[in-house]
Amino acid sequence: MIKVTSFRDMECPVARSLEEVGEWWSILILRDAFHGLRRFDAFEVSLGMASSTLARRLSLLVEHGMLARRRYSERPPRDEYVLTEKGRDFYPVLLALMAWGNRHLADPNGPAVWAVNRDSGAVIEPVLIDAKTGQRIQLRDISLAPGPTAGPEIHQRMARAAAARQARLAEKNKEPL
Amino acid sequence: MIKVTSFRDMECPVARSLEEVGEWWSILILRDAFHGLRRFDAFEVSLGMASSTLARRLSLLVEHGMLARRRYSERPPRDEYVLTEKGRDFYPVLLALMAWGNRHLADPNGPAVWAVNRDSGAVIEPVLIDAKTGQRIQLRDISLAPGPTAGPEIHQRMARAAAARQARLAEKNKEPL
DNA sequence: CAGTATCCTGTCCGATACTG
DNA sequence: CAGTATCGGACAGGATACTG
Repeated sequence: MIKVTSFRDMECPVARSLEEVGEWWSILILRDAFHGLRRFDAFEVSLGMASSTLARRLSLLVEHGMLARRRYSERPPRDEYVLTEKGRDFYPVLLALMAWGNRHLADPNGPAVWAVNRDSGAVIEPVLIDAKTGQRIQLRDISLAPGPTAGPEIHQRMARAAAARQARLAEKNKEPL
Repeated sequence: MIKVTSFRDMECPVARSLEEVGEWWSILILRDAFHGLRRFDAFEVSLGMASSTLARRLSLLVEHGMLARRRYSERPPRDEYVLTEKGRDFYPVLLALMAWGNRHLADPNGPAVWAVNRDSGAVIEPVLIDAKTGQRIQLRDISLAPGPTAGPEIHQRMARAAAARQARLAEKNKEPL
C-alpha cells in the first residue's frame, strides 16, 4: 500500500481492513498460513518472494496481530509464525475471494483449487447468510447503515449515496421507460 | 499492485483475484459502486482521491469487466460506471472484509457502519455456509484441494503444505505434551 | 537455517494544468 | 462536468551481501 494516503483514519471498516492487512503479499502469506505453513523458509519457497520482502511482511503481520511469533527452538533460536485468533478469523475473506475467483476467473474446465470438506472430500460452495435469521444474503436485500460510532464521514457518505440513488429515481420519473 | 511480480500467472484463485482487482483503491471504488454511486465526480468527492488516479482505476475496473461504461447523455457526452454481474458478485468479499473489520478493528462502542436488512433495518451478521449442505463453514472442517485444472504449481503447494503439517505431527510424537 | 542491511528499480499515487 | 497529460515523490518489492 502506498502511503501517500493512508486508509487508517477512515471510518469505513472496509478501508480500515485494507490498511490493516497492508499489501497484497500479506494476503498470500495468510493463505499459506491457513495451509499450515509456519516457518520462514517454507513461506519463502512457497511464495517465491525475496527474503527481505518476506521478513518485512511477516513483521507487519505480527505487528498488526494477525500472526504471532513463537520460539520453537532455543539453541539455535528459531521462531515460527502462527495465526492468531484475529488472523484465523480472516478466513471468510480468503474463502470469499477464492470463490469469486473460481466463479469468474477460472479455466472453463474448472478451478485449480477449491475448498473441500475435510472428512468427506465434498466440494464446498461458500455463500453468505445472516447468522441471526439464517437467510441467504442477497445484494438487493441489504443496505449499509451508520453504526453506533458513525461520525460525520460516514453520515456524509450515506447522504451522498442516498442523493445519488434519489437522482436516478427522479431521472426515471421524468422520462418513464 | 506493484508489477515487479505479477500474480496473474499464478494458478491460485486467491492470487488471481488479487491481480484482477488491481489495487486497494479499486476495492473502495467497488464499495462506493455498491452504495449506488455511478458518476465520476460522485466517486471523486466520496473517495477524496486525485481525479487522474480515479480515472486510471476506473479504466482498469472497466477493462477487467467489473464495471461497465454506459453513456447516459449524448450532448454533452457523459458516461457512468455501473457494476457488471461480475462486479456485483464481488459483494461477499466486501461484506466479509467489513465484518472482519467490525469484529477486530472497530471502536469498542461498536462499528461505524454495518449491513442491515433493507426492509426491517435489522443488523446483519454475515457468516459463511456451504450452499450444498447448509452447514456453517468452520475453519477446522475444511481443507483446500486441487481442482480439475490443477497444474504442477498447485500440486507442489499441496505437497509442501502436507509436509509441513506432517513435520509438526512427527515433532509432537517425539515429545508428547 | 533464519533472518538483517543496503541499495536499486518500478510504479502507484497526488498535484497541477489542460481540454471539450 | 468529465475527464486526459505530465510530472515528481514515496514506498513496495527484488537483489545481493552479510550474520549468528
